[in-house]
Amino acid sequence: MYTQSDNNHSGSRNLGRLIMQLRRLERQPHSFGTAGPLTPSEIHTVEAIGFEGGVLMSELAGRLGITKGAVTQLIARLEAKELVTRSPHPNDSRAIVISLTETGREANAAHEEVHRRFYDQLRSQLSEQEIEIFERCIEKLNVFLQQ
Amino acid sequence: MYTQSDNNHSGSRNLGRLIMQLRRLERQPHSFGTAGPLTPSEIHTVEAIGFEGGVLMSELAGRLGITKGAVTQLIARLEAKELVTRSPHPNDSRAIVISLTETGREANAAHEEVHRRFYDQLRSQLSEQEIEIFERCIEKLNVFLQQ
DNA sequence: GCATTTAGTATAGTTCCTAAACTTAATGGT
DNA sequence: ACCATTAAGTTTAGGAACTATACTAAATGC
Repeated sequence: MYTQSDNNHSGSRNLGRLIMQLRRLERQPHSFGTAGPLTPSEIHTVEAIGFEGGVLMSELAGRLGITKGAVTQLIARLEAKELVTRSPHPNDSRAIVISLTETGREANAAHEEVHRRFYDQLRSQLSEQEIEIFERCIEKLNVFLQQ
Repeated sequence: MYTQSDNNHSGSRNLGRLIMQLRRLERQPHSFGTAGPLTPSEIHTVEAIGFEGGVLMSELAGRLGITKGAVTQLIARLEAKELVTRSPHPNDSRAIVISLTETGREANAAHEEVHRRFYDQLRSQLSEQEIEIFERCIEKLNVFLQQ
């Protein structure tokens, strides 16, 4: 028999352990598609650009929650690895439009596939109702963390 | 009406967004207790040492999932900030026993309190059953990420 | 037209980590 | 008792991933 407080602590501890595991994962580079090994920041940037592409540098900074300067550095690395292309904006000559190359789109697809498989694996062990509740909890967490 | 595949994608996207938010959080220093601002790595190290203390450097490396060299550097910073103390091991003169100082224990308590409050806030918006399911999901995620 | 805002870059510095080469101490045969 | 091996911790060089600050150049708004 658990008390309210026991539950509380073990739940909080598990969440802490999850964060520790994510910190560990978010340090190791991985290969996606035909591109070489990509650091977590690099693949997240590719993810934030997306298949459609046509993203501005400052928009990317907003999506990733980092400064414009950091984006400049990341895009420079990704351009050197030939995963993204810079092109001038048609109306605003200050702006730069970022898009994925074919290799970049491959990497993005491979990364999405990893996520999808991971999520499927989780879903396979849960009932419809449990999945629904879990996703609602994740949404609530997102709202809490937004501020 | 959702299809299975729609659900899947939105769930996976929400999880991705959560990770993005955690990445952002895990960059900003915060103050805990009477200690000055602590970086995420520093407070996680304090957390890993714990109230009881008496942890070896290599044990700490294992708990945090980082190398011994990284721990040496972290502990040096925390010692300078007077949050931890090094003391010789009674039986093994190679080993060093790490413990929290009073300030370190205060910081740890304040950090735990933040976690507890955050978790309470989440719990207040969920039913008993939802909490139970959510915690089970977190545990499953931990198992998946373990490998 | 001129001040202000906005897009992006450059650069220096910090944090946080790894890898590799070390020192020193313990341990396990032989 | 001796020596190889293992284990605990440190050191150093370097890379990744940021921030902050100061900048250039183009757009916008009175």
